[in-house]
Amino acid sequence: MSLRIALLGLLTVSGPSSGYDLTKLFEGSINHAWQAGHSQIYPELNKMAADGLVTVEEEGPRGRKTYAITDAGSLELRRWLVEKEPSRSHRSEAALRAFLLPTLEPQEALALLRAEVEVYDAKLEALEALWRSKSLAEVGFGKYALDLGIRQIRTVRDWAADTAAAIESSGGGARP
Amino acid sequence: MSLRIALLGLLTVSGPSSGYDLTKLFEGSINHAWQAGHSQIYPELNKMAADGLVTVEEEGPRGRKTYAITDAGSLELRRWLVEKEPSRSHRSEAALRAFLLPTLEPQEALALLRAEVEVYDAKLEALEALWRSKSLAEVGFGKYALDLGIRQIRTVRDWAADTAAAIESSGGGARP
DNA sequence: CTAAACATGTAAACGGTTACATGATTCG
DNA sequence: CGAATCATGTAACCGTTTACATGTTTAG
Repeated sequence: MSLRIALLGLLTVSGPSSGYDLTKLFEGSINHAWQAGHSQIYPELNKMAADGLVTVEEEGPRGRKTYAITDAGSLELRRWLVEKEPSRSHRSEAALRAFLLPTLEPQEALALLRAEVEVYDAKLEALEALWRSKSLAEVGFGKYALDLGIRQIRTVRDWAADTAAAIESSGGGARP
Repeated sequence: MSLRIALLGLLTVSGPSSGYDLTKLFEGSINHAWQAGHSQIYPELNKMAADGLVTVEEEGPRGRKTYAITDAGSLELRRWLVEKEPSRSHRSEAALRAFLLPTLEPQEALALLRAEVEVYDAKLEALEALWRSKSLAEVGFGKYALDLGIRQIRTVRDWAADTAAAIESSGGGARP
């Protein structure tokens, strides 16, 4: 159900858009929160139109169909946000790897953690540049999600750095 | 593929176990990193046995089958951890909600955020109690994952609190 | 003319969730 | 004896990923 909600949100903020537009918007904005490719988006838009949540506003060149959100769609989005109990379960490979770390030799675990720190440092820099580059007004929509995304990446980065330090100081370092 | 890896990890640390045991272990340990029910675990164990990653060590009462990890299984786990490039994409409803927050009226957004802060506070307390209750030795396995889990929840909590404060101070508060 | 970008779709396979289904053993 | 717990499985459904498939328009 959440793909539908994400699409309703994008249509609310960006105005009438085609499936193609929405696929690009997905990549460029909501991507760190939710992922979907065009093969999922096109059929979903058709179903949403059948359910009356969006309408085909106009048909352009190359079979382009521009969808607009309906009142029923806006209501659905609002209901989901306000009334639906959020699902807080999350599945992350980072956490699974954290769990499995003690099955490795300390030196191997250290190497993995250090590599992760580097990757997350790079990600952090990219997101922080994005934060700085857009004027606050331009970010607007997506601002809260970007803030959360940056904080979450920093959290994993710091955890990896601290855990590496802890393993190192407890005998995982270089052998004499 | 990750369910398979999680099961290999549990078998490594807890020793030979039945599907039933593994289902319980899943709930009690790895649950905040990955979820799986018995209906997923039993067929997977059968497939893993067919692939030679685990063996049925003994058959007990009530049809109980005790599985043990094989050398091939250990190798598979190690390979996954060391050689496989981690997937860093994550899907969280919290992030999607953060993204959609600006489609609501400030007062509604505030109410949602405040409710979230309370829920995450409660979760934090539960996990921190778990952290304190187990001796470090007893936690052992799962220690790193628990640490990461606590940090991640604290991050979301703090984001929600800060965002609520920001919305409040910019006109979302009580009307005069 | 040709390559890139625009634009939409379908199908197979996979993984996860929920519900259904069954039966054995232990404890009070 | 009855309830709780132990113990294993299957089937239907849904959402996601990957691959296949097709055709148009624009820019160089």
